[in-house]
Amino acid sequence: MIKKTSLSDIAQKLGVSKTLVSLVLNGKGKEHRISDVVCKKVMEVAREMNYQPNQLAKSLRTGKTNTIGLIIADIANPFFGKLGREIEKEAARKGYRVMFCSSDESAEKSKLQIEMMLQGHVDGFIISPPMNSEEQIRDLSRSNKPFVLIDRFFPEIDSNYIIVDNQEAAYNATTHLIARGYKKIACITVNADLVNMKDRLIGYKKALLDSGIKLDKNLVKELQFSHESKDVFKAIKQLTGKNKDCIDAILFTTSKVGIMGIESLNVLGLNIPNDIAIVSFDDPDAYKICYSPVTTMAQPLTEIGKMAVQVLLAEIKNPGSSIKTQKITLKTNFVIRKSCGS
Amino acid sequence: MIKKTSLSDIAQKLGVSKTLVSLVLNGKGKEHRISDVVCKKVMEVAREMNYQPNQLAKSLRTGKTNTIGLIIADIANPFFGKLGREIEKEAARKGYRVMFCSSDESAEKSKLQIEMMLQGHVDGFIISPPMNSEEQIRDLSRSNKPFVLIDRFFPEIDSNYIIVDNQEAAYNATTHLIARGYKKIACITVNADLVNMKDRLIGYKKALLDSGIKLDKNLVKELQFSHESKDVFKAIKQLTGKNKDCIDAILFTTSKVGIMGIESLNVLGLNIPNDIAIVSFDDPDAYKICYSPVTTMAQPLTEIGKMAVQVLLAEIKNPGSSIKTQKITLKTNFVIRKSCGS
DNA sequence: CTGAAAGCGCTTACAG
DNA sequence: CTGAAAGCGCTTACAG
Repeated sequence: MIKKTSLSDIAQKLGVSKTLVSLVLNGKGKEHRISDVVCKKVMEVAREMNYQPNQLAKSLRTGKTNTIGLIIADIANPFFGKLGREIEKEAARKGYRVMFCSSDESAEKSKLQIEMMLQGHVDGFIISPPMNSEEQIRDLSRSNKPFVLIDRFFPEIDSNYIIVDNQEAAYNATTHLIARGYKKIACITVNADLVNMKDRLIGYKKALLDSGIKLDKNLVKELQFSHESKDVFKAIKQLTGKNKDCIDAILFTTSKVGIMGIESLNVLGLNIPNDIAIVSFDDPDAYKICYSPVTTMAQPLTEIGKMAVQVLLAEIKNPGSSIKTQKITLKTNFVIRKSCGS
Repeated sequence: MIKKTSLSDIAQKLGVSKTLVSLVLNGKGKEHRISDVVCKKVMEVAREMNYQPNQLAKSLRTGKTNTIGLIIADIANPFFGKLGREIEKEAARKGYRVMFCSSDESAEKSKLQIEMMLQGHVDGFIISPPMNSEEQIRDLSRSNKPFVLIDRFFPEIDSNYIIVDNQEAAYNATTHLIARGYKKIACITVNADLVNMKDRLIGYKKALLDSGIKLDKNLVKELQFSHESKDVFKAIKQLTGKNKDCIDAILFTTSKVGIMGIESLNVLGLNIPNDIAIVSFDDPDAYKICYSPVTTMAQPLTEIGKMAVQVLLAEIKNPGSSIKTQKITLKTNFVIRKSCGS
């Protein structure tokens, strides 16, 4: 049981004040013209006694925690897992740690999580806000904690955000299908009230329109946010139910839905792309080793993570400055594989 | 810019002491026989002023942070992502938050991460220790912070741990292949010095032995811990290189290697299970939607996560008691799909 | 060049 | 039934 050593332990041992020790250990020795001899002694003893500053005390005093609060839907979802990892990496590079919370796309949970982290734990937030969380985000703007939204945002709220051009991505994905001769293209989506999903739907519809294909509303399936495998299965069954030629392609707007979709198609004995072509968003491992590797709109996770941290830290480090909020839209990366035929 | 209200703000407003307010807000009003009228008033004003206690100050004073430090290899790896999620869930249920760190299987990183979190941030640790981290784990035992190891442990260190019966699992997986007529069974593994991986290799060898199949050392490929796709590809190429009949099955000891392996087999044009049967550990989404869904030893992630948190909290809440360390070994769940033929 | 003191926001003996 | 005071471990004006 090692006894934690504190500043005063060192001060006492050397017969100097805590002030001096603190100054030296924080590299302010020179600045305060403390003699080199004393500095050396202090640092030596600190090492000997294995001194580790208590960050809690430090944070309480300085008001800085060097911690970023991250709220995402689910860290077990590879999309958020990878994104979280990129954020963790960039944060570590800048000397920050991150506290993860999974909201399960629940506004109640994210509200509690924000409130919890607001109790002194973090210097700022990176949030992927769930549906119906406008109010809490607005409340957050009124606190003094900076934040940046990722993956989605609220058009009516003036805040930092890093997103992807969802409309364009969905447009390109759909156009790709059309160019390959598919005409009866279904779309299975989820969380349809979130902007990012709205935009994906708009892109899909626009592509159909621009190609002179009439939108068939029956081909658009909006799942509840608490979607499960069986919901996706049901949707696909409905889409393909009547006869094999009902639809010839599907656009999945998330990889979670896409993976469930592929499982369902397997169960129904439908071959990709012979019976049904598919195109999706995100790029989980599963898409690479699928029997028909999936053509998809991969998001630039590294860049999103990096920029989110950078934008956040810029604001944390420069709190007074009323810099304009940063609204950043990145391009997706269209990865063409074999699920739309060749 | 909402000004944070503190205990003294409330005390001042009511003309009482901070002591009283603190007592009431912590539910100790009754206990200290504070009049109901006063209690009500305090709670009312606290709500009005939107009082949120500063956890940092609280932690500094009480020595409790209600935070668990979690160190895993990589939160972006679905295995750890799911495990992390289960830990987060169980912790939340018990009123604890978790601070994630990805060590990338690097002992230097995990050492820094432990030291960092030891600076007042956490009440205890859940750690998946990388190779060569015995020393830091030993150091940790000497601190007053409880911890539990997951996924791996060090036989020479007496500590809490939750693992899985790796030897048995690998034995069963290999035996399953043998029972289906496969004879030239390769094994591709990684981090071979970690106990869990050692055990998997032992199980593999034991199964061969028990079935009277002579171990061919050339069929065992041990990858470096910083394994990448190309290493797996190289290993498989070597294994299958000379002629098609070199090997007829592969045991992958992790899903990360397994997924890379399937990709490699795809590139090499080898069909699962016709050319080569495979069996693996863990159960990522990818295994379900592979053209030949993968037979695998799934780990009980929910249980591992739950028990890790429970064991840890038991020790956190009962620090004096020198309870015996908990060494828990769970069974894996053998999921039979189609990658070993039918 | 160095130290005494105040204070971050809490909790908790102790006293009455 | 309630309050003054000490203290958790730091940092930072202020004074000399």
